[in-house]
Amino acid sequence: MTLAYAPSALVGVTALSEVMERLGLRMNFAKDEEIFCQDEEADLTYLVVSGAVRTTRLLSDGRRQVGSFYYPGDLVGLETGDIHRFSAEALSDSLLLVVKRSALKTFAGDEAVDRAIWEATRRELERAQEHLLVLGRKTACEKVASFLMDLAEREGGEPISLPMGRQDMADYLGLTIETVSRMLTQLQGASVVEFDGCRRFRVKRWDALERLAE
Amino acid sequence: MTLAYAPSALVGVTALSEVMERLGLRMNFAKDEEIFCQDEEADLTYLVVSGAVRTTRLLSDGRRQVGSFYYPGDLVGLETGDIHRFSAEALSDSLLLVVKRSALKTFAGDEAVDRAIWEATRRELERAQEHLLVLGRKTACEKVASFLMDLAEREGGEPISLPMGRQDMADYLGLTIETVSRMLTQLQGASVVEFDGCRRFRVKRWDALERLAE
DNA sequence: CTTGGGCGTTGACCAAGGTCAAGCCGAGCC
DNA sequence: GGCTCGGCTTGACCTTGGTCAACGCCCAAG
Repeated sequence: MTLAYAPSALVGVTALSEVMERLGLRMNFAKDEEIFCQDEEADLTYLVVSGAVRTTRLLSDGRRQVGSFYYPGDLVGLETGDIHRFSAEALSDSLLLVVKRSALKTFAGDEAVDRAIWEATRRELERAQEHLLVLGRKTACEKVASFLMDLAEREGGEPISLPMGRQDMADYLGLTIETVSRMLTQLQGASVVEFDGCRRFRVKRWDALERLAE
Repeated sequence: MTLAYAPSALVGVTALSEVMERLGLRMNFAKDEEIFCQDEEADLTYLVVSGAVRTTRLLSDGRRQVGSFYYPGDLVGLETGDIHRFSAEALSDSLLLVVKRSALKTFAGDEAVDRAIWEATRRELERAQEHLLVLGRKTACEKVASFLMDLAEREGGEPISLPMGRQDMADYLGLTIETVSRMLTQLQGASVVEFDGCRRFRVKRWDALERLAE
């Protein structure tokens, strides 16, 4: 699967990407393979080259929250201090560039690298805060609609592909798969969106989708 | 009202606090007074000296999400790029140190200031991510219990005071005031916690509270 | 002391979304 | 083609938390 690079991500990341290309290791991960683990020490940083990644957090009884999804050009594993608060897994077979934080730190004088990391962290925070509003105050339908909007905005053109399954969407939105499925059916029934298989869709009525997403 | 300084916040902030003392303006805000506004340009940074602050985000129909609460020693207004994604208001009469970002930037060479801002942003991100799990996957009772735990951990000693009202708690936890109230009554009924008025409590059974918070 | 208003609590009822169970559909495999 | 398996959808029913309304409590103003 080839995903469009998110332009906003690339601007800040170019310098870092060069450094990582030089210092970093290319690593392949299979679908659902763990990239790093919740509560494990965090001394690596990852740049998604191809494929996609999700970060997840588990409650002791197995309930799961997906923190975020990462596409090519995105940095994963910044979101932490010394210990990862989330696990990360590949959504599909993925290629990542991996570099030790300590190696990056020797470039700390390099302002471009600093700024790139800073920018990536700031973006991460913004996305988390947007996500708070969705989880705290939106209805199931609004959650699903704003999720589809997000995806559509990230990818340039249609059709838009879903690199994640229903369970991942549900755990991202704080819902169950059944509810996600029902809302998708409902959005299709209202001709807001049209699915071609369950991993690919196009937006039929942008205004309606926008309004439903609140 | 006097709140305990959060030690972890002060460590990173001391250097910044000195700089802000020198460059910054002392400003008083009355209870519920707006400090900055959602969608307004962000060129100031704020350090809470006394009192407390909440950040909020509004949906067009008036639904509200509280992003976070800030106590003395905490930095407010970092959470953004150029535009504030949240508004901030004083929970009670508060004193803040205010400094222009541009003024701070002239200190960018000063590593201690840089690090302090970086640390504060990282902490902000961690709290947001913790909050995601609470909003997405916890029950009403667990939400309230973990909120009380958080407060108890932030303040050193008992009794613990709630600088915010029920509506603020509800909007922070993605609940209604009625549900918050019911859960508090329930926690008291189970002798997990004991209220003295509605703005002050002590924990009677830490183990139970911890278990309920998941 | 009395009054009134704001905030918090409680109760009865309701609905959004969760649970459980069955069925469907497409992809890989014989 | 026919089978099987896993992921998705659908339906019936139930639970959690929301809604609406009444009431209580505390404090400030008169």
